[in-house]
Amino acid sequence: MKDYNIRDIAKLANVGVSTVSRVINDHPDVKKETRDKILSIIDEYNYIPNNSARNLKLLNGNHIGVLVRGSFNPFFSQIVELIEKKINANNYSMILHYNINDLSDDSESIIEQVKEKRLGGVIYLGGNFNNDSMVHLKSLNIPLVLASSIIETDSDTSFFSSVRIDNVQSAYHAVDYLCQIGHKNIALLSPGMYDVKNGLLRRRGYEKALNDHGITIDEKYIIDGTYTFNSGFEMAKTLIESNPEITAIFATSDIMAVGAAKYLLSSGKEIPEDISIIGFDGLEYSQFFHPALSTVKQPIEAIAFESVKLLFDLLENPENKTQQITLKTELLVRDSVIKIKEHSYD
Amino acid sequence: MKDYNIRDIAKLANVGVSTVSRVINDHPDVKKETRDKILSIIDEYNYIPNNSARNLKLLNGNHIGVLVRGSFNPFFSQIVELIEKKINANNYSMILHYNINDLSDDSESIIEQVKEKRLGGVIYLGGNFNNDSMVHLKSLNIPLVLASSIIETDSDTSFFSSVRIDNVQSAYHAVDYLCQIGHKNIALLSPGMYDVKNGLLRRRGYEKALNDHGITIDEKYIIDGTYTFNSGFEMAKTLIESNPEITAIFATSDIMAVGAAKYLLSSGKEIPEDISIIGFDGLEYSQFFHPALSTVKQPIEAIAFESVKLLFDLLENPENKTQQITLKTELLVRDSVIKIKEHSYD
DNA sequence: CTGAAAGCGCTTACAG
DNA sequence: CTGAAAGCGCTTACAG
Repeated sequence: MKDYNIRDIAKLANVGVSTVSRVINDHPDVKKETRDKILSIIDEYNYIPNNSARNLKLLNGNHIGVLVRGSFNPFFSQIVELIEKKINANNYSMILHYNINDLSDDSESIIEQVKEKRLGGVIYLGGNFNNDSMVHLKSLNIPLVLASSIIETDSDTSFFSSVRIDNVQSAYHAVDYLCQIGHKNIALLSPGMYDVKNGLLRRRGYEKALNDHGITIDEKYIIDGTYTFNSGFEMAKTLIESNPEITAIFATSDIMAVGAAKYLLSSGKEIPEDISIIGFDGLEYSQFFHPALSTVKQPIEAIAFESVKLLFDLLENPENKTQQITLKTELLVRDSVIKIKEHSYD
Repeated sequence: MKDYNIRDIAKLANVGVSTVSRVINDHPDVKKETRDKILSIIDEYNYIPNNSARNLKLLNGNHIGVLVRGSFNPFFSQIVELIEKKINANNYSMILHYNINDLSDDSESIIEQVKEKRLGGVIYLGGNFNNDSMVHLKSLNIPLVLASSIIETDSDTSFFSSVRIDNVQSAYHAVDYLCQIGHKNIALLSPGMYDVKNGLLRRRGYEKALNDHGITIDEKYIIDGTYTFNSGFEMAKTLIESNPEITAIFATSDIMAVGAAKYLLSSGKEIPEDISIIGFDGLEYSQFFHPALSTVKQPIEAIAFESVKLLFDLLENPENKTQQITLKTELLVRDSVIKIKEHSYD
């Protein structure tokens, strides 16, 4: 069955295409009778305008693209929900797109979406931007905010704003805290190739904290995995079985932390009495685990808020300078950590 | 800065537009030199074809739309990941779209996406389809599979296939089990308006099980909430504080179950010694809670598998009949349930 | 208030 | 192997 197009509808209604178009787009100057007639025909024939054709003509949508690297990351999900509210409050609408395909380049995908959807601006969550790929982004010439993205330190920041956290400092904070309450044998659950850069930065924070407390870094306390419950479980198992002297674990994600905690509890250990644990991200369910897991909370609200703010800054006044913002994380100390007992000192 | 279009590139390369188009689309019959030259120009000027224009011409994409009702539901997320793999294995690609806007009609959104993206078929996850809105879907004339959707019982199933679970039976199974191991005072955590239909069906299963065991249904053991940790927590609190005789809780989602379990543990109760608990969905983290929570596992893999299978059935042979499939859920008994002790009988 | 016509950026027979 | 031209379905000055 052939689809009806605007010409068919015009013919059926005995009017010109332009009039139909005006009705579709809610333009004011159409006689009520004409409008009603067209509307009823549209309804009767179940006509839906072809958006591709529409986009082709409509130069600027007031659409903001929110592009997310990776599939279903609860951390980003929360940010997206917050961002959408703010975008809508500004009378724009959000076009959400997940970049699931591992192969796709982050810059490429921005360009593609901008061209296809005629986006007025883009907020990109996550991803990896090296200087080579950024060149193409620059020529896009569109308000762009990168949030929680990996960006090379020497990149040309003249054409995008960014929001990030200090990964080194955040990890340092958690591990420093563990050291302060007497822990010395502290394990690190690190992401492997899956998130190399962030993993490296958080590891640096871990090492720095140990150093500052005069604790020697021991490679056997450091293990690579992925951001999954199971990986957390297995990493903890491997680590604890061969290094029973470990008294604390710092996991670079809450998901890993939950998996690790589950292993500990199932193997008869107590949290925090036997082993303290701190995760990363501040996901809601870390709080609903029992005992509630301590975590380095990423400032989700602020990330969302600042991203939108920076974007509209650029959007409303193209003369404005881009800004690179670093937000603070917060160490949430909950029920999964405890000061180490004197007799545990080795 | 003006974007380059295909004509600009053609001019720059001293060729016709058609040749550029051929290169972009990897058509074979272009001389290597010509191709290389065009490719280098494309690269140099950072040209990206406009997808809207492309879609306008390309009649059928081999794209399958996977549309998801609601925002970030971990249950659907898993299904989507599985579906994507299978779609790709069939040499189609998936276009994922979340229908976040509460106001949007499920049928409308399918139609819109099909027209805009020229989808070859659609799998819709969740949502609510009444007979009125379905009329429009019928005239779309496209392979369509509704998975885990609410559909009126008397709807015309001639133009779509569907995959669902038996909500009544699934809930019955869980509650019947609790009765069999001696529980009598069983609470129900039900979704409120947020998911009325499924809530009603699961409640029916709950009531049927109690009836079959000669247990009187007590309205004060039934409470409405939403699918959130917090709601689960609060519902359990309200319920247990005023009805301490409750020995088991059936939650209509794992998220609620985790929240409820957290309340119980934090208030000093033991699971399952004091209170047994069963959730619904089979989400991964129900297993990583401690104790591991029992749950009614939805057949995620089968839902994904069957959805894709039904779709390609329709796609590859339009003469094929549509099918309505009901899949079995599985009660996973884990560490959160226990047989009630004799002395607890009232 | 309305319509004919141009054009958005692409693809694809068709003709060479 | 390549190019000129038609056309995909829409919007929007422009002219009435």
